[in-house]
Amino acid sequence: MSSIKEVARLAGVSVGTVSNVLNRPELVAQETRVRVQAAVAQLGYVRNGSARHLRAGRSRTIGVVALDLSNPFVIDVLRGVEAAAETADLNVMVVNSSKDAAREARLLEMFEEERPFGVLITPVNAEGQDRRLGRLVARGIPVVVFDNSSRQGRGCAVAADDVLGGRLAGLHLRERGHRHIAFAGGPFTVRQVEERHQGLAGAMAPGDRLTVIALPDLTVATGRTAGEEVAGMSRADRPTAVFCANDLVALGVLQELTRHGLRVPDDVAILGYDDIDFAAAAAVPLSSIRQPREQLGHTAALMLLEEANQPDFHEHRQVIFQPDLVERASTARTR
Amino acid sequence: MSSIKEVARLAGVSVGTVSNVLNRPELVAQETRVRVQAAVAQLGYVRNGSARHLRAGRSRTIGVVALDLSNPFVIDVLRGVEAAAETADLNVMVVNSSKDAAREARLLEMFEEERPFGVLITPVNAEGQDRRLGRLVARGIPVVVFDNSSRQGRGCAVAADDVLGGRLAGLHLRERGHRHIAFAGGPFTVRQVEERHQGLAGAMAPGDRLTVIALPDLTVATGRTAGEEVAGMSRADRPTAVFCANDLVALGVLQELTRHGLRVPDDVAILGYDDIDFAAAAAVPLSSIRQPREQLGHTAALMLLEEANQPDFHEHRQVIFQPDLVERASTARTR
DNA sequence: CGCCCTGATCGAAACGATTTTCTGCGGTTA
DNA sequence: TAACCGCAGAAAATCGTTTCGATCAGGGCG
Repeated sequence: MSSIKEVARLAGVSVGTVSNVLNRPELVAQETRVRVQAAVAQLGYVRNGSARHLRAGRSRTIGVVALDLSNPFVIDVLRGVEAAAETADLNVMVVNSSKDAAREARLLEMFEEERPFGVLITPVNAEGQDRRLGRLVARGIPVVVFDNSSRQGRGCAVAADDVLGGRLAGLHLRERGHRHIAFAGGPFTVRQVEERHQGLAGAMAPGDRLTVIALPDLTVATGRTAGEEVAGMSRADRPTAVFCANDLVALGVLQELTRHGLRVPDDVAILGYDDIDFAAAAAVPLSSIRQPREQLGHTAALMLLEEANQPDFHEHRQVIFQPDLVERASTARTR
Repeated sequence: MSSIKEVARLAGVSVGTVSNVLNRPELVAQETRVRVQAAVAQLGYVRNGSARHLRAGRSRTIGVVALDLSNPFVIDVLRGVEAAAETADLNVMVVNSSKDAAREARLLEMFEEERPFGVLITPVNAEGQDRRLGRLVARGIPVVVFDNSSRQGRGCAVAADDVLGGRLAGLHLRERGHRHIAFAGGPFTVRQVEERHQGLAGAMAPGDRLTVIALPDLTVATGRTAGEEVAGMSRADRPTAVFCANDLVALGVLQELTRHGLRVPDDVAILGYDDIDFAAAAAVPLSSIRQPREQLGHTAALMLLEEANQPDFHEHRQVIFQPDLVERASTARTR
């Protein structure tokens, strides 16, 4: 209701002085300062963000375009972002593209208008980056791509090494004695899926058998179809282990195998990816490849800060994290 | 980079005219309009949101303070909010209080500065509402409380009938023959927990037995402790069904019972609350009390719009949705 | 006693849009 | 021919801050 002008009037000073009390109190004489602070308290004055941002040229909000909020993985990444933002006194505005390119475009347009402090994004498709994101960058808004770096990207990016993750999966399952392994995931145009698959393939030995169960999407529902497919196979054709492109798929597979009376891990072992909390909470706790989720978000935010604070000095870089394996019951040694 | 002034100069008109082209094109002569639009395109001009909002007195963003983003339930509610916002051409800014009152206070202060179009919130504690939220309301910012109405609240609120939900649970379990039922949840200071418990108690008959397993929190982890407690009971003392205050708890219970070799639902039935997607995806698909999640968010957003657009005409009201039961394997008729 | 310096405060000019008021002009109508 | 109307657009006021140069009082110094 009340603006800085009324505070100034009540305290008997100029608006400039009030502003100084708020932003650089050390410049103001003690006596004046307390008088202004009293006026602020009395009027219940609160700064107008829009006016600040207008003057400053950008807001103090980091915009985050998440690919799919219903994947708990993303929530944990956000936690890391929020932590970093908080220490820098920035706000975080989360929006959800829901894997919808048109929606993503609209959201980026919105961010173009809002002039945020910076933008974190997992783009729907790696190519889409260029046009819209390029416009943000041209406006001087720092952009960091997370969890989806096309390796040759020219901007800042944070991701995990998915080939390594796939290899860890393969090595672990082989070590457990599995020689016929299925990979359940898709679409293969998504970098992560392709690379996890590659990693797995690379870890297998001559004579091993690799079955690919291609899925249109990485959800519990498609995971169920994969599980059904496995359950329907003859004993001879059935893989003894299924490596799933993420935990949602793995949960679907687990459910369907259980429903068909197959025991996990005795009949079929299951290995997931992302290590979301629900993986540990499954009836048969899922082994999974863990990515440093919070750290991923935290690092992305820090890189954004760095770029925002030293626009000239800054050099773009790509940070790649190492995943590791979390062993649980779903790939336990049988017998 | 370029402002409305430069567009005006390039098009050879005044800034007011450019603004009219952008906001009320019907006021501008065709010829002028296309000339201005060409200038906009040529310069790649994008409106400055801060300036707009400053003039307008409020932004076009709805602020949402979620209680716990890691509960998938909330994500679905958000989907409903986003849908409503989108049709009204509003943005949604999601922030997460993580059940932390101090954090919530900071976020509300932030919103006080940003002058959002309105605020949707699930408060950490029902009393906390008054102070901070009151200040927002005093500033003319509409506030709708969702999923946590203290019934006697004076503002707008959207919630589901938790007593009814509890009763549905009780009736269903009795109908399945259960005469000794446990309620797992807490803390009982949370309205939802208390009312679900009440509803259950009210549905039971004389001679029935109700065991309360009090939990400090509604998470998978505390659910596991509840499951352990049940598994450790003697056959005679053990309830034949557990009604959990939400699905996260139910998943924890399911996991622990399974681990101890108890069969669900044959030895112990489990009934959850919220019907999150992971409930259906559990190895033993969970029966659950379903709330209309998206609709809940959608309605809350619509009420916000109504209040924002007709501040004088508006009358606060509380909308209560009816939950229903979703039957799955975890409470299936045994034998 | 005049001068300069310093610290505290003021006043005004941005920031970029929207909105309201005003102007000029061509065409109608009496 | 005079009075009037309506339209397109210009010009100016406004939103609430921040910031920067100007001002001013008082103190130390030569």
